[in-house]
Order: sequence, then structure tokens, then C-alpha cells
Amino acid sequence: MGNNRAFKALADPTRRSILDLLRHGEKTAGELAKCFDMTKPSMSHHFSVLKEADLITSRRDGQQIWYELNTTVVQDLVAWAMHLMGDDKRKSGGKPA
Amino acid sequence: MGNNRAFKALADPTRRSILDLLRHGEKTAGELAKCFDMTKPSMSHHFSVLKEADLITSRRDGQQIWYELNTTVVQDLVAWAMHLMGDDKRKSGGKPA
DNA sequence: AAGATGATTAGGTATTCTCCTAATTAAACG
DNA sequence: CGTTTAATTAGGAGAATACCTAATCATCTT
Repeated sequence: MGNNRAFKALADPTRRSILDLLRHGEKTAGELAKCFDMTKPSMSHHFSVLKEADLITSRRDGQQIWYELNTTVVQDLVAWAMHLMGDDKRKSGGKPA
Repeated sequence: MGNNRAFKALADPTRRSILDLLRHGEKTAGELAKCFDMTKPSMSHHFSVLKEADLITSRRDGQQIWYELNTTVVQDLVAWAMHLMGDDKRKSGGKPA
């Protein structure tokens, strides 16, 4: 059922805020870290959890690392929630076979 | 952002399975417990976490307690996920102020 | 190569989480 | 009432989580 790692990742409010900040486009680790009252190592840990869960992707550019939201896992989450609410075997439209 | 308790509640795979089982209608604590390789007290704890998060409601009928899925919080979750994916300031309809 | 900067990894601590067994509450029923 | 059945609450052990400081890695600049 969905991705356990993703649900675990979303259980922390700091990590959800990080995703929120990435909503409008990619940001560097430092930029993101500045938005929280937390040390950089702690933030780095959160980034790695989000990456493990495939909720973000990363890209190095020189000294900086840019993080970007990966919406495909978020879509899976929505699919699971919809399934829960009864959007099941009703004109699925998703995967014909 | 959304309900932290709900996200925390969803972080556990057993609890997500419980919600899945409640998808087709209410079930008693015992019925649900039978579906898992876990003691009743452990299951009871999971029920209480789901209740605290408003993901389920409960009703006593004699000796049994019936649990039912509450989809309103699930809807909030979907709303948050959609917001994340860019469904923002686009005919919001949510909170005019 | 040395120094500065951006970021991660290593290691440790305090808290939270998940599960268990034992004890308790609540209701049904003889 | 005492017993059985359904479920919860209490208490505790072990694993996982979320922070921190110190140390390391990677890159750029001089």
C-alpha cells in the first residue's frame, strides 16, 4: 500500500514545510536551512529522509546542492487517499490493463 | 499545515491497513484485530491513535465497539497534496480570507 | 596548496513509538 | 451476584526518531 517511506517522511512537520517551500521550484540546501530554527546537519538529515522517500531529487551545482520536489510520489499518496474514500473500481481511467 | 496528528497516524502501515479495512463500512474492534498478527491491546492502541487524529469515529453497541472511517480528514490530506502539486491560487474556493 | 564556504557524515542523547503482558472496565447472561 | 466475552488502560522493554556538536568532504578562490 503506497510507499511506507513516503508516509514516514511526511510524518514530520519540518519535512512537510520543506516540501511546501519547494512548491515554487528548486532551492539550495542552505536556502532551505535558513528558513528553519535548526542546525544545518539536522536539516541535511531531513533532506536525506525526503530523498530516500523519493519526495525530492537533488542536483549538485558547484558547492551547492539544489533540491527539487518530486510530485510523482505525492500523486501516489493522493491515489491512495482517493481509494480510501471510495474512488475504487468506479471508472478508474488510470490503468486500462 | 494540515493536521500533524493525522500525518503521524498515517505513518504506520498497520494503521493504514485498518483504514483500508474500514473502506467498505464499519467494523468492530475484534473483527479488525483478527486481521492482524498482533495482540488486542496493540490494536486498541492503534485505534486510539486513529481516533485522536479524527481518521475514525467509534460507537459502542453492547459489548462491542464499532469503528468507522471518517473521510473528512482524508479530504484535508488530499487538499494538502494537491496544494503541493501546484493547485494553488487557482480558483481556490477554500478560504476567501 | 591554503583558506573559506556549502553541505554531509559520525557519534551521542533524549524523546517518541510500537509492541508485549498483566490488570481493569463494560456489558451480557446464567 | 459470579462468569464469560469484548475491549481498554497501565506499565515496561527495545527500536526508531529528531535533535545537537564535532569532524569530514567537496568545491571554489587566491
